[in-house]
Amino acid sequence: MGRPAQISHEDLIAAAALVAARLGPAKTTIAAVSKAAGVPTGSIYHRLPSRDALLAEIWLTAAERFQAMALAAFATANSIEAAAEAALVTPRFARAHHAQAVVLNSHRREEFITAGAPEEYRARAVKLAAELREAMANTAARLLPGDPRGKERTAVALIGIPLGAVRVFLPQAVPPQEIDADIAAAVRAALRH
Amino acid sequence: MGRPAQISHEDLIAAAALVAARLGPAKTTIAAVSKAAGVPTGSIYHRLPSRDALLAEIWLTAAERFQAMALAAFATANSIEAAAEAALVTPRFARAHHAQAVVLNSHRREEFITAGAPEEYRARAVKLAAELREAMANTAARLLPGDPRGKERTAVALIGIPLGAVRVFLPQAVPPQEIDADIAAAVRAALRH
DNA sequence: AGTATATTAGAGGATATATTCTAATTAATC
DNA sequence: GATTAATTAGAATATATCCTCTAATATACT
Repeated sequence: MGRPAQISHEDLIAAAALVAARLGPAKTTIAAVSKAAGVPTGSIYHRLPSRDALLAEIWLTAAERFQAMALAAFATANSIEAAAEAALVTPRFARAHHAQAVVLNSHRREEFITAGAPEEYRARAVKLAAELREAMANTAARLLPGDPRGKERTAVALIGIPLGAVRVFLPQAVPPQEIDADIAAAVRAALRH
Repeated sequence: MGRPAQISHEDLIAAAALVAARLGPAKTTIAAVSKAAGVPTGSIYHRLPSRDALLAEIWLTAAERFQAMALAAFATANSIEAAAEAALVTPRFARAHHAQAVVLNSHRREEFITAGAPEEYRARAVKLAAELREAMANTAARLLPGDPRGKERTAVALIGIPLGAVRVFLPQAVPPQEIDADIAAAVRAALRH
């Protein structure tokens, strides 16, 4: 019933993510997104209440996708060797979802989840952060039991190191396959030394 | 001669960097900087031609400072062990110059060096990039001679890994001393494995 | 003291962009 | 085929903020 939309919600957000990856959140204007997606500005407001909501949706869509992969990988990290393998979700995600990786990696969360974003969106961001914190605590307890710096070291190893490694290549290029071995070696060393 | 300025150029840029670190480049408005620095908007335009120039100056001041430290450190990296020590400039800079580290670490260069920035500023950015590229090539030739992936691995080890490690703590906190050992171990492994 | 000059001071115009609003379109349902 | 509902379509308005402009002010030099 009713006229069919000429673009799906997912495709609209994907187009917006591409704009955000290319131009950054500041230049991700309604006009720019509407042009990139090939829909009039009014159609965007038909689906989303505001620009702040659009920016939040871009970031949350990317973050939820990445976090689903990351938490699944971390759950399997029962040894330092397995953790080194799990850390490779980050370069793999960057290769599979370049624009979303740039959104997550090259900008601060606060530039997408702004003070003006509707509460619903802010709540999703809070939930994501809490889930990640919990997963990191569990992983740290398994990998480095008894180490008072366990959480900190696990975060540096499983998140910081792979993030920094892919950032050398983003946003212009895609991280080459070969760095995976470098990342794995670095993660092992950071957890084991 | 003439009325004395109530804030130096350096202090103005430092105040602006603090705003940028806190709110991001998009919300680093002339009004916000003028309020933070305690000077009227007209005074800012008396010194800088435009907002684009101000944003560029914020980034360039931070980048030039960091790069001076980094290139000096990399020049001493004649062994993998020395390189692991050199990589610690990144956490040290983050501790000594928190706001500038956040500017460099948590945002893309393009959000500060915009298309509208005066040519003079763009030229400084180009020069910085060229100097860094050259220093990395030299360092790679010393550390990993004959390795076809030498430049890539050196960049990941000396830039990517420490950058990612400090990013776990920025912008809210300062990276703790203790992660230096984790970074050094990771850098050694990335270069040596 | 008087003059020249650099800077402060902040109100006002110009511009960019978010948002709203009315009408036109298109498909499913009766 | 008429009706209804969802969406397109884009012009018009509101708002934010950059930048300009005129006047006032404070120091150094003569």
